[in-house]
Amino acid sequence: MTQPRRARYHHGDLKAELVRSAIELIGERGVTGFSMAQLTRRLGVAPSAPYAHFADRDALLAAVVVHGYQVFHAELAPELATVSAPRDRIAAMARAYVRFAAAHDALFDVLYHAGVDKVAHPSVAEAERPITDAFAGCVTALGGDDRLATAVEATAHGYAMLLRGGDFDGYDSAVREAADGAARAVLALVDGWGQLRCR
Amino acid sequence: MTQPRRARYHHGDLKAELVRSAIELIGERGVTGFSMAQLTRRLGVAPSAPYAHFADRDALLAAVVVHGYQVFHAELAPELATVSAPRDRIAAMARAYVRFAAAHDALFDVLYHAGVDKVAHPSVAEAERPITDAFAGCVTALGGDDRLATAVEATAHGYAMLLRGGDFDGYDSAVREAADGAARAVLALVDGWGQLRCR
DNA sequence: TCATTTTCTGAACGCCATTCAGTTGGAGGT
DNA sequence: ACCTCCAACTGAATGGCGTTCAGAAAATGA
Repeated sequence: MTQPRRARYHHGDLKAELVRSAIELIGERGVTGFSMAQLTRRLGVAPSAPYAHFADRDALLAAVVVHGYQVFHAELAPELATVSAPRDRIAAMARAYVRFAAAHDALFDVLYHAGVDKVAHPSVAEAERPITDAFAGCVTALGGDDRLATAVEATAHGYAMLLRGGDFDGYDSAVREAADGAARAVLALVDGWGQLRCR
Repeated sequence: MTQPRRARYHHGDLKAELVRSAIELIGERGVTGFSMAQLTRRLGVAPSAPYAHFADRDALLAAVVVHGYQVFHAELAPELATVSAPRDRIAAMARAYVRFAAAHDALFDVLYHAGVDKVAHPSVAEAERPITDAFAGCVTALGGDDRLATAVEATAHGYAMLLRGGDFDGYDSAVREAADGAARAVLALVDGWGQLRCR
């Protein structure tokens, strides 16, 4: 047996494993409960080991966020692939958004509530783009403009937040209710948007 | 001169001043930059002084959140008072929501991103209610139900988040753009909601 | 006046992020 | 095969943090 990790001084790929293990820890104890010290303890390395790969805690969290957006996009894409009608795609997108927030609650918190700075870490802004683009793609397929795409994304996001904040009753039905609400809301938004005369 | 604070051992009203000063500090350095130690240093009391009034840091933050919601409601109310038509009230509400998030950015973060638990601190849930009620009031005046009220609130909230996340270009026009977008979006939502047949 | 209770002090404790001087071991040249 | 270099890691230290606790000080109220 090769005993791939742990015992070796030069640890296969500590950088990647730090991110992987950080996500694991955050999933268990939440963002606020996460600490560098616990992370290094879990990996069996010195507390200073991460600093060879990341400037500080925030930089590591930024890497987690980048990974999180990749997962997010990877889950969004197949849900969209099964739907062809543009209107239905928008509804599916809103549902998927809410479901992701529910399924990966702690990770979702890192993405949006951990205060990771997009300008300090441009990779974060880059990783976020595919999601924004997916919304824009659905909306423009229906003849909507960027402003409507923003509105749709804001609405989906708002539902995800309300769900995370516990504003829906019942813990099992809450996700379904929020997803249904988000889907209905974005459709209403799309329908109402055009026939509005606004400045 | 009475030298009201600071020199006395029994400090006029330390509890209230802790909250006031915490809001001040959070406004200066953000939620993540806030610490109990700085707070007590600024007030010139021992590091352990707050624990006579609050169980822990979270309990103090919960008090800040309660105060924040009161300020939020106090700013929302007069904006609504000048508008009578139900449709216009909803738009005004959305604008006010976004403007509050922009004007009190750090405080807004505490309200929604600091992870203060509503169930652990019921006063927070209570303080939040007037805002939810205000949305519900506007929506029901138009004949909408609770689900539409939720949709409207989610949309306004989503715009506030996107604004705080820096997703609008230009730093001066961003607030205006977000407020306009939110207003337009909630109106579209209200208009589109009814004429949808959904389940 | 005196006992009681609240409010605050001062000195601890353990945990945290981060730094730094040094050690390790793999990679590339000779 | 050896040596040199460099990135990766260690181990010990620093200073800040939240929190606890025994006790002093002041307000309360009898």
